[in-house]
Order: sequence, then C-alpha cells, then structure tokens
Amino acid sequence: MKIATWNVNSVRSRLDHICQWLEANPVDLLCLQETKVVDPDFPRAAIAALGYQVYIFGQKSYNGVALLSRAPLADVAMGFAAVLGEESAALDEQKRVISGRLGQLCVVNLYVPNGSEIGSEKYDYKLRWLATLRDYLKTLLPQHPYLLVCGDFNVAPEDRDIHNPKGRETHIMSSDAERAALRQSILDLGLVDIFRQFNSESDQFSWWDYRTAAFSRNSGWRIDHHYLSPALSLKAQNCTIDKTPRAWEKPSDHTPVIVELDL
DNA sequence: ATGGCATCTAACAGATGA
Repeated sequence: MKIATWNVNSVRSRLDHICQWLEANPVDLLCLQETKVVDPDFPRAAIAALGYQVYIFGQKSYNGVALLSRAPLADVAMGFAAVLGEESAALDEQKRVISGRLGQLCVVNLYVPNGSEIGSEKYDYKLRWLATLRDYLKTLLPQHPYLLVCGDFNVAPEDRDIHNPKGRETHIMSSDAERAALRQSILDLGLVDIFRQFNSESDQFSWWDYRTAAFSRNSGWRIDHHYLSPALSLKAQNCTIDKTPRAWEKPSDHTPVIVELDL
C-alpha cells in the first residue's frame, strides 16, 4: 500500500498537476493540504474520474485538507473535535485535520499552522495547536495500533532538514519551541518519522520557497512528514520524496512524500 | 535589513504563506 502527502497550495490551481501525478503514481491514498476552497467548489469530478473517492474538509481562501482514496474510507472524521469534543472546537474553525480508516490502518492528515513570525499571535496559535494535537493523538493511539499521521508540519525537526541551519533559532519552522512542540506532540508518543528510517542524508527536502529560485539551488526544508505508530513502523517498506512535480510549470512550493507499507 | 513569489478575495491591494 502506498500513501502520499502533498501540500498543493490550492487544489484548483493545481488540479492538472494532481491528476498528472496520480496517473503516473496511482497511490492508494493521497493526503492533500492547503486546498483553499469551500467544499461545494472542490473539483471532485476530475479526481473521481481517476478512480478516487474524495473526502474533504475545506474553507474559503485558506487551509483545507482532503483525503483521496482508491478504496472507500471508513470513519472519516473532521477536526480535533471529532476526537476531543467541543472543548477543542474553536481550533477547528481553521480546517486542518481530517482522518479516516482503511481496514486496520487509521490515517490522520494534518496541516499544521505556519506561525508567521516567532512571538506573533499566529506563532502562539501554532504552539497551542500542536499542544492540542498531542491530546488528539494520545487519544487515538491506543485505539489504533496501525496509526499513520502525515501532512505539512511546518517544522523542520533537525538541522539536517534545512539547507542552511544558520540562524534557525530565530526562523519560523525551526525555533526551539516549535521543535520541542513537535517532539512532545508526536515523537514522545512513540510515533516514528519514517523518512529517516530509510534516509539519513542531509539535503532531502519537501518544500522550496518560490522566491530566490530556491528549488534550482535545492535551498529547501523538509517539513512534510509521515509519522508511524511503532507497530506500523515495522510494516514500512520505504519512504521517498518525489521532486518531479516541483519542477513542473506553475508548481506548488511543496512536493509529494510517499510511504510504502506492507499492508 | 529588506524583499524576493504565489494564491486568494464582496480583489484591482492587502493578507497569508514559510
């Protein structure tokens, strides 16, 4: 089974890329972030025509996540509140969480807040959001031995995940507080950053800034990840970054990351 | 230190992203 995560930076602007990529890479499940569209306007038909079921949690202009699955998903749930109840409902105003089940495998697709600037209101929101994520995953993990949490985490976990870690302490996506939040919310629960199980090299990135020709210089960041529960991590066969679509005309600034499971 | 590029909108400039 193959599962991919891809921040597409607008599903409508990227529809041709998504279809082209799926035709060449017919993964079982594609997790999208930053769809940037309300649900009635999501381009369902083009994706359904490729043989995919479409599950969406969108909003106007910003955020938005989707699950595109060859097989129908069970127990599709939107937002933190589906697991944590009304107490977390305020954080679901921004559509960043969708989950579903494929047999014994539970998949959580996340779009972690960007955070804007260190010390800003959006930065505090990001850290609060990640603290809530910890409660959410702590609830899910005992229920799902095979849990996969993927998406755009907007945090580079280690210095080798940044093209140039100089000044990283004062940069969004690499501050100590963000890394600590990622660690406490995900790694400390036992979830495994599965890409690093197969590749320990630096210069392995999933996002490159549109500005300054970052892609052509490979000045990127590895901020899109697959985290696997301990039992599921034993089933992982491979995890790869496909840089191909990042080189296409008018690309997303992110590129797909694919995990292959022996399931 | 700044801006650089791309996307969105009761748009045509400003907010947001990372």
